[in-house]
Amino acid sequence: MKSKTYHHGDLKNALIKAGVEILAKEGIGKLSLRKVALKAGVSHTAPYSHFSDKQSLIAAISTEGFQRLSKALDSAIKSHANNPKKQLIEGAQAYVKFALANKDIFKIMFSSALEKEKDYPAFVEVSQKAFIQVIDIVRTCQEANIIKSGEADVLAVIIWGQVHGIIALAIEGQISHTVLEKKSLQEIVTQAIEQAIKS
Amino acid sequence: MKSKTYHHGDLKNALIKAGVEILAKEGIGKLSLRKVALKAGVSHTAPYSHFSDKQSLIAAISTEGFQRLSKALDSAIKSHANNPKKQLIEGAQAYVKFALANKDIFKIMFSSALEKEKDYPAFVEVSQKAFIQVIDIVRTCQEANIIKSGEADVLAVIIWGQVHGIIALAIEGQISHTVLEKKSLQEIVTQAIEQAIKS
DNA sequence: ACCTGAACACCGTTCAAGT
DNA sequence: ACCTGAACACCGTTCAAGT
Repeated sequence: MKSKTYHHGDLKNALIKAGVEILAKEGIGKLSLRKVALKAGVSHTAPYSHFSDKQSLIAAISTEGFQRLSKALDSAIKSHANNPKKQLIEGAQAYVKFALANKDIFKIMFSSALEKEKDYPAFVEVSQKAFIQVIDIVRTCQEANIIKSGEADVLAVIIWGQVHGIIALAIEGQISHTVLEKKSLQEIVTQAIEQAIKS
Repeated sequence: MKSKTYHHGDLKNALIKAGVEILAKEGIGKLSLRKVALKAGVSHTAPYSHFSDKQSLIAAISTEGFQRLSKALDSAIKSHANNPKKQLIEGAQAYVKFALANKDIFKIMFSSALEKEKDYPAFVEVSQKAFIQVIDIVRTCQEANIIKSGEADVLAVIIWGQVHGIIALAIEGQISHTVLEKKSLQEIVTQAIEQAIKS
């Protein structure tokens, strides 16, 4: 797809790509600017031509993560255009699937920029986009009388938080084996959502 | 309360205490073994007499965090001995309160040991204890017919996950201002739980 | 405009040595 | 048993210099 014209050329994206790979293969603790530079075949100070500091590279990687997540949500929404309930359940499944397939990206997405989040407009934009997608699903469900009426954004936070929390606990290994032997993460999340729908 | 007999004596606890303070004052990014040692007034290699590596110190700090959280949950449970619904709601409030008052400890509790979690028995024990407290509240609510019957541990994961997720998103700054202007975190969490109770 | 190399401060960890 | 100091590898960041 992409022309490999870096070394000279598309270094910025090469660095992000290298970062994503290190995250996937070696985990969050091994991600360093120097290693990313090495992997891209440039000197260890070259990244500073494209990112002001390590935080800035992390912001770019997180942004990439949110883009993928947003795409997965979008695909779930479009695959079930006339079935709000299915949109909600499959959207949540897509969220679970993304998190489990990209554990370290998922972690960095929800644990880095923090206060300085606002310093990275691209990050803010795409993370808000994901949230809006969730709100839209909730709103559609409300219109279809599947979810009780009320402020959609507050309900969206509650539903999103529910899905997010179960996954976060699972990824950190906080959910006991005895529970996971009974039900898979996917099943637990689905059960949680069906409970939210019923009321 | 504690006799200040470290320098020589209770260095292990002094290091944990120093770590907690750095976490509270300077945040997760500034926590280093060398700084902890400096703060405790010992050489930068002294910690290795008590902790095998940085992970091990972090495990001890996390354990301390879970002890505090567990204590807060216990207090909420005991304050409302004959009112299961109140136990559930106040337990969740205690969770929120703890997280907001100890943001960086909360973060480190849910983002460090990971795979190697099992290497730290004290950590495993106290984190499981907290989970059991949640299960017990759920079970009590079931007996009082406030929560639908079913496997208490699975339901506990769902409820715990819900509370945890909303807080985690909030701490990472992922919840938009427009939502937080309408409702406080405390209110959102309460609304979430009441929704779970109703069904 | 983009990249390199030397330099500095800081970190985790090991090891031989001190008490 | 507990602690120190020197040493090593690795890291983020700055800066003067090269193309």
